[in-house]
Amino acid sequence: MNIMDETSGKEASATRGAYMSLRDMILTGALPAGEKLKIEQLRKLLDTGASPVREALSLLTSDMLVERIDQRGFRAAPASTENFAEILKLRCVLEDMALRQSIASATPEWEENLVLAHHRMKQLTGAASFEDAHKLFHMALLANSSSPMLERFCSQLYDLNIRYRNLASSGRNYQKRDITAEHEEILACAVRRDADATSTALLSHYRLTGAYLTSQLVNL
Amino acid sequence: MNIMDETSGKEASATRGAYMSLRDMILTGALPAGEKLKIEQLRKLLDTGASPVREALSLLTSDMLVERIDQRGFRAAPASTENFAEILKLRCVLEDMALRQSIASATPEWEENLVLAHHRMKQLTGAASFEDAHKLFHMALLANSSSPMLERFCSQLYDLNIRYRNLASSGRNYQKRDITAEHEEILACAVRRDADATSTALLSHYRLTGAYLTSQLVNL
DNA sequence: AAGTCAATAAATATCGATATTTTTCTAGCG
DNA sequence: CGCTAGAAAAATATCGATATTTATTGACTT
Repeated sequence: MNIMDETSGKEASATRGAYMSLRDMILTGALPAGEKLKIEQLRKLLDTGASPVREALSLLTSDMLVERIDQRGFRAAPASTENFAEILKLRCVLEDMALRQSIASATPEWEENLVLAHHRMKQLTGAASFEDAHKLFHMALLANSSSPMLERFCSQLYDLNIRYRNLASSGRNYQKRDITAEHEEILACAVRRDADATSTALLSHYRLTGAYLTSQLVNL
Repeated sequence: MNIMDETSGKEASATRGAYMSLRDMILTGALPAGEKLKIEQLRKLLDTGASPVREALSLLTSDMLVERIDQRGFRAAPASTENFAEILKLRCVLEDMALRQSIASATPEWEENLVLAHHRMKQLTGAASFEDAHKLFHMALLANSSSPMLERFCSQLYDLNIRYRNLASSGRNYQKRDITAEHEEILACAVRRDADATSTALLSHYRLTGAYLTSQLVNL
């Protein structure tokens, strides 16, 4: 479902609030992979009714963050190195596709939004807000693909990837890569409308992160 | 979510019943694309409570058959030629990928299940049961990809395609293609483990159908 | 007339209470 | 002792009623 992009804050429905909270808790690992998600328990935790919780969980099913088994409730989607490998592979294929379509029909607005997203990302240092900006930058790359479903898949997979990043980051979070430079490179290639180069840079960015994360995921 | 594969019949939960019925109604066009789906109305139609209906609709969101707008209910996913084109394109990419992975690690069981699925499909003539067998055959091709998410995507897209097939079939359903022969060809190539040939045959099968359907979809 | 605002109607969202189903526990049996 | 049947506990699923929100209508201004 992915509501993240709505005008933030505001008074939203209880379901939406529950959806956002639960989504966040699963992505950050506050609700561990595979964990049974009991309605009553979550209801108290989020201080809301059972209906919103239940509906939020149903919705999270779309994002592959929650599994539902008829008549026996919900659980946080399990995590495994195989699953992570699958996500990485799919992301590479789908983002490559979306990226190329985006560049193929590039427009000034697309380019400007991309530059803007990159700029905003550079400004932000606080972990939480950087995460959001980082996603926005990556989605801005794909935003011109004229393929809403494809973008939705990419967005879903992006989130699933973040989840693994969080699951892995229990160990020391040291990486000797220069992420900032990688982003600059991606942006530069995109602005110059070089699909091959952008794709190479982007996939390399993902694969390097993927390899690193895989090495940290021994405990799965 | 896609529960279709569960052991059929049986006493299921009300939610599951509603899910199946609504899914069917959307796929067949009984609930037209874009239509507002009012809880009360469906509740009476399915003779069940509001909660199961609501939950079923939330679940159908995963399958991209229903859209949900916070605080103003649900509607059947809209249909358009653009959307259909998108589905076709994604199917070709994803099924190609799944198929190749399937063949790359082919096993006797996979092959046997495939042959079986094909045989069953040939037996069946009744429209409804043929549809099911047809899907099972196509999914059997991909069943060995070792990539559950990929298979899920393919399954979803397959269903969305069926929906367009039904939307299009208002016109006379005449096609001068020999579908049976196309299936034989796909099966033969797969059994001989020729990934390139199978992929070519499969994608051609899809693209031919796609072109035909597109021509019928003028009224969208 | 076009536009606005309030009142009404309709629909959605949510709650609290039960009915059902699954899981856990335990005592009796082989 | 391990196993199974059945009771008790826990959790899920569902209902019916109500609170909120959105959509509609129509009178009133300019």
